[in-house]
Amino acid sequence: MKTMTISKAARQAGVGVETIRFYERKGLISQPAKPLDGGYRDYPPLTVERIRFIRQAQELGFSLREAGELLLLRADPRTDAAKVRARATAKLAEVEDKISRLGHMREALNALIQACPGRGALRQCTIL
Amino acid sequence: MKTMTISKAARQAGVGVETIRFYERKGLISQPAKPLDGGYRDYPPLTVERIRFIRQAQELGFSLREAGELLLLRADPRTDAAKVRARATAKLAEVEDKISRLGHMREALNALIQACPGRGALRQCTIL
DNA sequence: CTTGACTCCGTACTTAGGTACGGAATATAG
DNA sequence: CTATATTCCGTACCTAAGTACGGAGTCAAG
Repeated sequence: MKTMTISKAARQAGVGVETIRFYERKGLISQPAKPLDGGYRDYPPLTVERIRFIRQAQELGFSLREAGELLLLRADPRTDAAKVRARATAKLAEVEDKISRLGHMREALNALIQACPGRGALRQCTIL
Repeated sequence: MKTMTISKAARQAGVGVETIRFYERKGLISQPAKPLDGGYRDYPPLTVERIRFIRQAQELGFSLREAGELLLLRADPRTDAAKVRARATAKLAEVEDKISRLGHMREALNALIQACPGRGALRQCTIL
């Protein structure tokens, strides 16, 4: 199979090449080994998946650090399953809180749209 | 009524004094006029509300600029109601998208928690 | 076998969102 | 009235998350 170069990986993940290198420096993804016979690094599909996941998490209001924590929720033979479970539960609570508050914001926006006539007189079209 | 100084406003809004000044510089909130007879500025309750709203929006993944746009969804006699409505509708779509993706993340976390025994053997406790 | 595109790597620069500092003015408690 | 805390304002500094740059190596097409 042909090697997945960094620019292909970047394109597939929807980020720039420099962003991948930046994530490597931050330890969010591991840098593939350089082929012993020289040449370019080969990026595995899993790395692309991780990057996509990181972007998702960011758009949902998690920092890179937190995205990393979410990614750490995987079985490392060294880690106790109970610990993973606890972290997952904590993150779940965060996520549910965000969902609930976004729900309020959605209601506020809906109310605003109702109160705001499509055209004509100006009303109290306010979100606060 | 006693004047609401900047530090009281900050405390009520749950931010630092410097953050308020920063928001003023950015035009997210307006700086109350300095009393003509000298003394300190008096912060109205609405400003505190705006700051709280901004923080909410931020935690939900909106940038300061976007938070400002959300706050602009208010009837300015100069603005056409249809325009406000259109912007509100666009923001609503963003919010619903966030909710939906957080929903997926919640499911993923739930699945992870189920798959991850409270104690004992390590399984594939992975989020990807 | 050269030319153009891409990789690799280190370092520097940028933007967003604050946070800290310092000196002068003002307010408040005792 | 004085000591202490705040305000006010400008400027400087900080962290997170990239983004750009420059020079050397590599690869692929013609």
